[in-house]
Amino acid sequence: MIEISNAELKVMQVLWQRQPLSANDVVAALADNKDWHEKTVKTLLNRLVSKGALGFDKDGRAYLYYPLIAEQDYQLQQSRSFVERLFAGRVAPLVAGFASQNKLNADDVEQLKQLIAEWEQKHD
Amino acid sequence: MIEISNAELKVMQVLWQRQPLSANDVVAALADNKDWHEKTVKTLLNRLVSKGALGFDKDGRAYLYYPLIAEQDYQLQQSRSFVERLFAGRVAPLVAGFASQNKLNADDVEQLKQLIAEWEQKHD
DNA sequence: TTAAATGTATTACAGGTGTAATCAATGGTG
DNA sequence: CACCATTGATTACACCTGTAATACATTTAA
Repeated sequence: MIEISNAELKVMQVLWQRQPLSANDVVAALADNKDWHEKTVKTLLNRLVSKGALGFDKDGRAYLYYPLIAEQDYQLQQSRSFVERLFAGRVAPLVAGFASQNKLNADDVEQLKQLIAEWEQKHD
Repeated sequence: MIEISNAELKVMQVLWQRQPLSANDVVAALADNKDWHEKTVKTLLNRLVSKGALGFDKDGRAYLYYPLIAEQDYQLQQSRSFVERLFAGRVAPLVAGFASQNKLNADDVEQLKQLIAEWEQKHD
């Protein structure tokens, strides 16, 4: 399993949105969000390539980077391991925590109801 | 915010279950679960004390350790930062991922329905 | 054609982490 | 009382991470 650090994740998220991008494009995309030096971003790109999370094609002497793993896959894998670690694999207690802190809004509730409806349909 | 590493978390979880415990009790409690050397567990206990996550009372020359932070607080703080990082703060997409992988069981769904009912009552 | 600029690759370096081993103090045993 | 066993404290060490700086190669501008 490829491990992506916090800082690296920011880079991946840029490339999950638009792809492929040159290093400079990524630097530009991160500029308003994170206050990183250009060199820092390039280090992160390099590490992500080493880890197999990014690939690239050459465009002259510049590289055009693109993700090798899908955001959904990554989210799912991370969610599962997080919920496993903290909640013994059960997702409901996590949601309960959000509810207890009033971190659920109408949209969330609507989506959850929808998910439940689908689940119930499948499990008649 | 106190940062607890993965390995440290295993130790905290033992002490969230039973408290206070001596170092040896913690070692014993972890024995079936993790294959750690006794010295490793003691290092983790030490680091957790340094971080302010554990306190202890002296019992002769041994220590009796106990958590200084509540499991619920930790779970909540971690859940919020996780969901923030990966899902822009929205919990529903995380649940959707579980649903899509058939990782929801009847209990989960029951609990979620309960949470939704409570939410709707409060937001009439 | 040579120097400047630019892009990637390599190196840096402190702090955290996993995983212990060694040190030092002290209480129990012969 | 002398020594050993046990307990916490200190040290070890390699790898990861955040955050760059420096080196190297190559394109381009003068």
